[in-house]
Amino acid sequence: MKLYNTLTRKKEEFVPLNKGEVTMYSCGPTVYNYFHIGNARPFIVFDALRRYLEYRGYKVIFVQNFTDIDDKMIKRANEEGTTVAELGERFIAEYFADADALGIKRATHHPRATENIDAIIDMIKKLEDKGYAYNRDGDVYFSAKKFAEYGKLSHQPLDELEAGARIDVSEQKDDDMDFALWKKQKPNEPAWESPWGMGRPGWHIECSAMANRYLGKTIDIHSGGQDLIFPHHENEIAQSECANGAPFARYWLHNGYINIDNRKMSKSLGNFFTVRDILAEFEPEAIRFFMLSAHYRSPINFSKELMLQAKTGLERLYNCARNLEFLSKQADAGQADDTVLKMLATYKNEFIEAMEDDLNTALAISKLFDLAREINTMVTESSTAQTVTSAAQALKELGGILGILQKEDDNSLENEIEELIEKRTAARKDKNFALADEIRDKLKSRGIILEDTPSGVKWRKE
RNA sequence: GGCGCCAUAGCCAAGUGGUAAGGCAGAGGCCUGCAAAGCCUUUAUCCCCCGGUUCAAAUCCGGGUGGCGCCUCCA
Repeated sequence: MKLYNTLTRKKEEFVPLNKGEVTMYSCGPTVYNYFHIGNARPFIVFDALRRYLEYRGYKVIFVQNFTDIDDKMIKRANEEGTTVAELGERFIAEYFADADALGIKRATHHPRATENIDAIIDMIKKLEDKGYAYNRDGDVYFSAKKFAEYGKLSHQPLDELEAGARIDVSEQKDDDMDFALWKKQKPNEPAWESPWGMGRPGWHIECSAMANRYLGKTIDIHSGGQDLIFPHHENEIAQSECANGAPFARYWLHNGYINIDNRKMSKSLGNFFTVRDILAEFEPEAIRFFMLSAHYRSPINFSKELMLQAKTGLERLYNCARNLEFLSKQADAGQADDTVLKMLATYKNEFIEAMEDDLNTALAISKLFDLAREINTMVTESSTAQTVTSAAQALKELGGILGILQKEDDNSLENEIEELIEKRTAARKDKNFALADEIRDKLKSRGIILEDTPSGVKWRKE
């Protein structure tokens, strides 16, 4: 598989360090609020990558952290009159509620910063011992310039970075480029004991420490949003490589931004959407489908209208799947049709080919549409059960890589609906179309769509 | 100032040297008692503009125009 590596600015053939196994680290949320649609993109996109790698037979060890101690956490906890610990606990639970709903597979490990303070302190100590860090009265900083390769991910020359650096409130740093590894405790802030006194970790160090603890010195894939390239990921590289003396991540993947109605999402513009909000209006799979219908590195725009388009497109795929489900109930046993099997294999290969090319999910989805069209044409009432099942299986298998087409039909009202359908069928036989239409309209108003087919009546929920 | 990204039909979106995938919306047809779903046909003489390279460019190069991102804690 080819992946675009931010580090080299090239698409590269992906070869994991250890055969058959992939180690992946993705920067997770700061748990001070529900996550928003912009956060959801990397979660969904890299979940698809993980699923695909697993589909190809790799054992994927995937780590996604929770940042549960930082300035935003402290600020929010104070605003709400609660503790940072309680706040974190609450929004970690809310993260899982939304992420599970979106079909985002849980990571192998979900470490929290506050539960890895020891690893963080160890790493800072190591950096201090090696002369990369210095202590200023309980605040510990990393000397960016001591790391000769600083800037290699963002491809920024050091002096340019410096020229652009904002004026920092902290005057105790030796250099503008330096960043905090450990922050001295301020009044009423949570703090842990350390060799430098009571304090808490800086933001960047937690990812370095947790990646190291759970995945080792060198990991295969590190991913996150484009805005994390600098300084967060740049700093992670500096910390990890200086502490460990080994390359940190071999492939750096970054997803593009989401705009809302063509503008950057921000609270002040009032165009801020949490996933919780959107889930109230749209199916989780429609959100996935929307996210994956463009390439992960392209910027995308989010709007209700585009969600509606995504929803309708996904519906087309579901209609195909439902039709197969319907056919399978009445199909006769018999050998699977070779022509159909061949067709299925063709599109499966094309789908995989698309995914192999830097996770081109947009192309892959188009292959799903091609596949659905062929199935709709080739698989009919006269197909054997084996043919129908093979087709259904293909759709579900490929959809599963993207995390779509996994929904089972809800048949809870089945008996009542079937009864009405029988009544209507009888009415149609008597050419009493008025009654037949009345029943159909009645069901429609309850969200049940009827479809008359040559081999019986099919129904589905809207 | 530095480093980048993007510009393809009404909308979304692949394609990055060989003559424009796919979806949504629209139009026509087939099927249907009528629908729904599905299928077929149709919708960009052309890929922001101007030059250049080439037998050949949406795709490469140069120059514009327009939009956007990062440059210390925002996915």
